[in-house]
Amino acid sequence: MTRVLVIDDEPQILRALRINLSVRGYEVTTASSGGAALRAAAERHPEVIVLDLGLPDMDGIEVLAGLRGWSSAPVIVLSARTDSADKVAALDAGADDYVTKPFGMDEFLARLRAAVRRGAAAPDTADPVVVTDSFTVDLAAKKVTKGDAEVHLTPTEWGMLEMLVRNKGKLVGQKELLREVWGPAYATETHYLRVYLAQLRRKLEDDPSTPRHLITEAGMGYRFQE
Amino acid sequence: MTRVLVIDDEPQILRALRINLSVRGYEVTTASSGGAALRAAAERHPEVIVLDLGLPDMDGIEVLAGLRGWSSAPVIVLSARTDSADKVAALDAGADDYVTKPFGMDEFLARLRAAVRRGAAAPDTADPVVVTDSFTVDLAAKKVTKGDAEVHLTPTEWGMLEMLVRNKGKLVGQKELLREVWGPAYATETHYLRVYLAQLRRKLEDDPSTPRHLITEAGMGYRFQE
DNA sequence: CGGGGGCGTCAAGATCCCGTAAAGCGGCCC
DNA sequence: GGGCCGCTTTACGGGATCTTGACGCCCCCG
Repeated sequence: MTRVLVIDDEPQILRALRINLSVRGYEVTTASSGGAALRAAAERHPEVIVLDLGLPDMDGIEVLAGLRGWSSAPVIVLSARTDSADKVAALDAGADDYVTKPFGMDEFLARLRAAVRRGAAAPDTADPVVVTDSFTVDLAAKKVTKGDAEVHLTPTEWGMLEMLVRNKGKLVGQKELLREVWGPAYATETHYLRVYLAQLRRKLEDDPSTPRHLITEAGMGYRFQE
Repeated sequence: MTRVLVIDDEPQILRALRINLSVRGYEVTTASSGGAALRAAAERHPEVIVLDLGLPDMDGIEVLAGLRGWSSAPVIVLSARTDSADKVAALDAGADDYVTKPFGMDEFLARLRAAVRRGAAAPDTADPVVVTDSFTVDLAAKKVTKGDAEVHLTPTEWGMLEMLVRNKGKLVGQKELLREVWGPAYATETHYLRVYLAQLRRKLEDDPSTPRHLITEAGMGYRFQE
């Protein structure tokens, strides 16, 4: 669910955008003044921002500058002004796109999608890798390394490890694990857990008999610790 | 010095852009056909691409798709068409901006700066040519070489190889592969994978029976390793 | 002190998955 | 119309993986 922050002071535009975006599965927050916009952006961390330049309390360019101080979320500027000077000013102040009113909803939505797509690609450079002192888990590549050798895991082993690592630090109940990895029908086959946990420890822990990262909490479940 | 690739078939526009961009310190490469454009993009690694949709040899959208296969450089589309449908199509095909002709040079340059700025945040690490010790894959030219001889691949073989190489190092699930290459309806025909993987290995691996680059992870999927 | 529940370990059989070869089939080009 | 090419389908041996049962340990509790 993509979070969008819409900043505009005209109620009818706000309403039209809110409806159109909500229908398409966006999570919409709105603000009708510059100050409220900056507060909302700080609170909600929207993935994309739609900014109307004609605000009552402050210049749109100032809002943009305020956002760019700490956020790199893509900003699409809306404006009634078609002056090329205005466009240049907004784009150079950090806007990612500039749409003049009145605008077609189809085109606007396409530009929004483009902005979101690009925004999503940017901070993606770092793989979600989890490191411990005895092994490394790459959740995106589904790869596990110990020392510098790659460790081969079976689908079930990986399923358990993934579930535990995604909830690192937290306790994962036995039933949740079984439901996630084997399916709802196996919620009582706690024996499987013991077999596969042992297997994972043998493959990953330095000393499998005294596990330091794949911890069992007797009677409750298991926990992954970095 | 920012590298820009300008793709257009109208000499006067090409000339105008070349002059304007050069004066402002950009390093300009030009191409006047889709094929030349893809080659130039693969060679020069431009940081931003300006693409006119009206090309003589292929549809602009196809050029865009060809670029997006391996490059994440921002693309600004130029077009004489103002139809919202055209804009939507281009933006959804991976364009970052859409400027209709005739356009103001100031605005265009501002949009270019915005695109470059954003592109700089997401460094383009993707190399269209992937090399292993037994074969070479050129994602831009859709060509595979082994030793110094070109290897002929069927469309299906190429589809699989491309998908795997694009996700190099990562594990690609069987369903994802089938969906991408054969379509959503074939998500369970896992047998195809075995047949075609064997074929690819026979054509590419030095010792097809002990593959070193096209690895299978039993029960999960396949992985390409350099 | 004895019993029981929960846990870890091991190993063997059943099951599923993979690699390989080869044949059938349809489309395309000459 | 014939031949070639690529896609689909079948069959089967071998290997990887999952399941299952047996056993011993530890800790808590009666």
